[in-house]
Amino acid sequence: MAGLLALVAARLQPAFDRLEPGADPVLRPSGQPGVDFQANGALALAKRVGRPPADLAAEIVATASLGEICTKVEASPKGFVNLTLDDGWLAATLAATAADPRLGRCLAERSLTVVVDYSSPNLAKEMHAGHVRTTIIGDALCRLYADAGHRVIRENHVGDWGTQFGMLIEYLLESGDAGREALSLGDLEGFYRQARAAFDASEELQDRSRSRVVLLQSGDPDTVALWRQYVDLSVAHFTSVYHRLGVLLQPEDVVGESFYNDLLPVVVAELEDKGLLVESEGARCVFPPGFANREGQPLPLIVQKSDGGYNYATTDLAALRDRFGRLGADVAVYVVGAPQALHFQMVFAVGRLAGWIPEGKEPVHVMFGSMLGADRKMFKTRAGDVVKLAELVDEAVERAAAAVAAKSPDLPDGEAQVVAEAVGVGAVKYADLSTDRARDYVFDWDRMLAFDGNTAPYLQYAHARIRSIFRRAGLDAAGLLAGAAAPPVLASPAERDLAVALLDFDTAVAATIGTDSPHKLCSYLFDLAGVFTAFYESCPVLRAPAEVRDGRLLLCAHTAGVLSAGLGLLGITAPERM
RNA sequence: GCCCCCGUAGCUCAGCUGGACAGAGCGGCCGCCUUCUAAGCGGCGGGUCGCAGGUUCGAGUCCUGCCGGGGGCACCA
Repeated sequence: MAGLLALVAARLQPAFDRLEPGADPVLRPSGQPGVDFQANGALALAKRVGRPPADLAAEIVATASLGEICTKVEASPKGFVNLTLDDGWLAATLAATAADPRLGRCLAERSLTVVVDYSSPNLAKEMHAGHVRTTIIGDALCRLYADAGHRVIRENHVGDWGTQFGMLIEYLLESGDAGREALSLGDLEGFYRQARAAFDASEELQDRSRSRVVLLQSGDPDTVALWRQYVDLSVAHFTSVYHRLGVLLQPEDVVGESFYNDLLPVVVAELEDKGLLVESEGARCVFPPGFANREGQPLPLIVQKSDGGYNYATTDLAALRDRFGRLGADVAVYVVGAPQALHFQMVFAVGRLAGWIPEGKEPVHVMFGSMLGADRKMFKTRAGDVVKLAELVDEAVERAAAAVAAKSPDLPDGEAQVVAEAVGVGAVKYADLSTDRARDYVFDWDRMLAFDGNTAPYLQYAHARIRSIFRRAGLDAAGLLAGAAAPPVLASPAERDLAVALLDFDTAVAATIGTDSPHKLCSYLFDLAGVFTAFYESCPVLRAPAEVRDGRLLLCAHTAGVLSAGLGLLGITAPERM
């Protein structure tokens, strides 16, 4: 069940093919009153075919077999083809879409293996505001890909290797159970700070830490066991934060830097075999063409430092090779901030030179802008500290709880808490997802938790209002949808507008996935909610006469379904009541 | 110096990959609860789409050059 746009475009295609095989109808929603879609293809075709646009448009009107789907097809003097959909066809299409468990969302024509690298915190420290965007955007993309029928492999490329782990292991030994307890409570930050303080204060600890790193790198079993202990406790903490946030990542999705450790020499050796390696200033580098530094000199991607150590470029190359090789990725997605654009361009370029990216496959850097405070500077606390993610979520839920308590004092305590979690977490996520990810985004509690405007609470409220209708009537919305109800009578403009909006779901989701831009789905859902409230204001449902009541109930059930499914694709839950 | 991202209403942002008069929310002003959740809805006012060229039947959208903001550019990730 395709979206409305695709359905109509397909029906229009033969008329365009007659003029020029494969010509694009350029079908768009129309702003003209009483017109649903406009096909602009005739204007584009005019020059190529050597005929006036109006002429072509007239011919399209004459030859298009839009039969039962359009009630009016007109060519404008300028060459636009204006289409007005038939109410009966619209209603029948809506009924069919309502009965579809996917509510019209098409599956991808080809199921791909998509590896998504996101979140990727450093296990030495606690997750902070800097991890919010990658975690939220990455998770939404995973849900969208999976829903479209792709095979999604989540990879949480955590920092679990490096010199700081020598220090942490030594401190874990030194602090014994106390340290383990701090870690199991999730106070990674406190543990790290204490370890750091002890490290700075004691040369002896510094020495032990250094030799511990050597032991770790060389695979000493006892050291590895201690490291594993630290990592497990840390991952458990991260997992609890993910759970709280409603993020899909699980411990088994962790593929940390340590995982690639053994592959790093292999990566360098292969680069050498392929003749790509150049030694420069003591470091072993690859110089991909097209990159220059400040002085205009070729810019290297350093894969082995002059001290013999490897760096993040080496690890990223190993990961790239692993994803397209072992995992058989068709697409490797990196949900990483925009500042790393150059780094990934170079890694991808070297990956291609090395032949690790098969023909037709592609790595994609899904970049995003910085999260800024109200002062338009990097998001920090008043004291200038980074904001812990767990505390951010706490505050969101507290604020939401206060709002819920004020607006809906009758909700039972238990339910109020569940609603507050959904609203608070939803607000944070939606605020992040609802603007073009490439832009920097301004974090603002009041705006994201507002019940007006393009926010999660507004959409959740629209959804809850609909559920309330069914509760009141003692009806089951899901059953209504599945029950292949009779097509609604689209008696009023508000009903008709709602029907059209509902049938745009597939188009919106496809555009969202096609550009890795969750904000497009947000915009659609916001628009749908607006169209619904207009309907809700002007069309009584339960008190409506029998001949329109069932149709309106179906519209309601369908809308609730799209809102909750749409929010679900973004990783946001829609409570039954609020 | 080079490269990347951004520049649309007072503020925060959309603008569906070039289409017919540029939209929303907030803020301001006015109106709407004996009626399915007013956490809502309607109306009014508000824009040289950073600037200048260019391509095109048509440009907020594509190209070039400037201006402004942010970021990146050899051994931290």
